[in-house]
Amino acid sequence: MRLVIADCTVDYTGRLSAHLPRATRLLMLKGDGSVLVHADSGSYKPLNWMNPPCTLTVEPATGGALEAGAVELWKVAQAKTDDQLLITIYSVVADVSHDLGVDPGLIKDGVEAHLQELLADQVHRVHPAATLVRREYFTAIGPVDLLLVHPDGGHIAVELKRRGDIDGVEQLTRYLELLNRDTVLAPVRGVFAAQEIKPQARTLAEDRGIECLVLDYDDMRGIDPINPQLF
Amino acid sequence: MRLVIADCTVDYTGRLSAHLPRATRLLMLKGDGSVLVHADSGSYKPLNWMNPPCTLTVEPATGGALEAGAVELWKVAQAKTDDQLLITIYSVVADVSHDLGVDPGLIKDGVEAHLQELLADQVHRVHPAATLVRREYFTAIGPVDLLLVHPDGGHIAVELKRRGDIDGVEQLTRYLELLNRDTVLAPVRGVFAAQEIKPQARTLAEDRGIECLVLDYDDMRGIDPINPQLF
DNA sequence: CATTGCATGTCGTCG
DNA sequence: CGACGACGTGCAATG
Repeated sequence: MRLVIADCTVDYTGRLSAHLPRATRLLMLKGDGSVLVHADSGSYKPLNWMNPPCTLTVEPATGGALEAGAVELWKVAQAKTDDQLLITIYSVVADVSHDLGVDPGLIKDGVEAHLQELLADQVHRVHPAATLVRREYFTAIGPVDLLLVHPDGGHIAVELKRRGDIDGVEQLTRYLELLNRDTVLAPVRGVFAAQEIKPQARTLAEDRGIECLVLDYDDMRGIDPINPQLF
Repeated sequence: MRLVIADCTVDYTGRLSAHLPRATRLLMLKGDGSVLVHADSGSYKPLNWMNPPCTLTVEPATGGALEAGAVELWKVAQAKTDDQLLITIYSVVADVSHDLGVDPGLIKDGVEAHLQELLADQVHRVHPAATLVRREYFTAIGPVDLLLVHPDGGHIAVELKRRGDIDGVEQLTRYLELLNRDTVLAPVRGVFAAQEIKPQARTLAEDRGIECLVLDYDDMRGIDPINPQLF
């Protein structure tokens, strides 16, 4: 990895056009060819960047840039698209390289998958007498998070979100439309379950006869998933 | 901005739990307190990070980490939430600081806003004899990108996207449902316009009687928006 | 301050 | 390789 602190301007052309006026910034050049332009504030997204695969070529400054005091022009070109990043270097404050080796990678734990796992073990939260058919019940238009048998006949399709937004309701609606054409499964009721359900999403869901279920993550973790009947 | 290259492990707890095994990485500490952990590959997203506002406290290593050779423990805590980033430092390869000053900021050009502007000047692409009512026509559930008068009576609602996805069709469908309840506007036809329309989105749109319109950005820029009739 | 919709979204997964 | 859904989504505009 090469880290360059330089006084520069940056121009991106590709899916949009963007320009960065002259200022001192960090240019991060990764081993896979990608380039990141970072300022001293803002969150993890760089001001400008180029994703791999891409190639960097360095040329001496010419024309107006040269007259304005530029020394080099860095061209970063995307290998697949015609996206381009042009970095005009006026002065280099620092330029260091380090060999970092290959990163062993990130280990993640406990997102929607965990919530789904918990709810699959606690389907009584959806309906006291419901039973699980399976998680990730696959349909032609995507997997339904949970499919349950309704004690009164038919089934229940559960769409699970961390944040219950309007998009999730649309998604569940499409699933229900499809599932209800299946005479073996029909009638299929919908349950929209999330840690938090936005008012607009709730309104839309209830308007379509979809039940909303707010889940308390801490509460769900607290209950013994092996012996829920003890509580 | 402070740049540290260090042999370290990283643990994040917050909306999820994540762990990075021991390896050499770049730790970027920005002036606003945010911290980014980067490897030598992957795109602009760091392996781990903490958004501002947050605070960094440094402690000497203790316990098992100390026995394993660690020297310092960096605690990065979010000011608002209880998200936390723990960085265990085993050895520091490099540690440099630079004053970058405040960045003048990014100038963007040519996103959906520009496309909307162009199409507003070239409504004949939607229908040869349509006329513009207004851009960003506001409704109770959000703004319609373009509202046009249809020469045969009624109106046309245009939903504009760079990439035409299924979500955009759902959005337009909701608008149409609402607009068609307005007797002054009805009947309101829908046009789904994008630089690229995904097959599934096209199928769904046409199934609902919504016309699809693929836009050529270069072509639209090429036409003189003041005198379109000359071409 | 909450909500909404865009993003050069990025990233995984599965067909 | 394309399509689709999740993301510690982030982020700005807006009521």
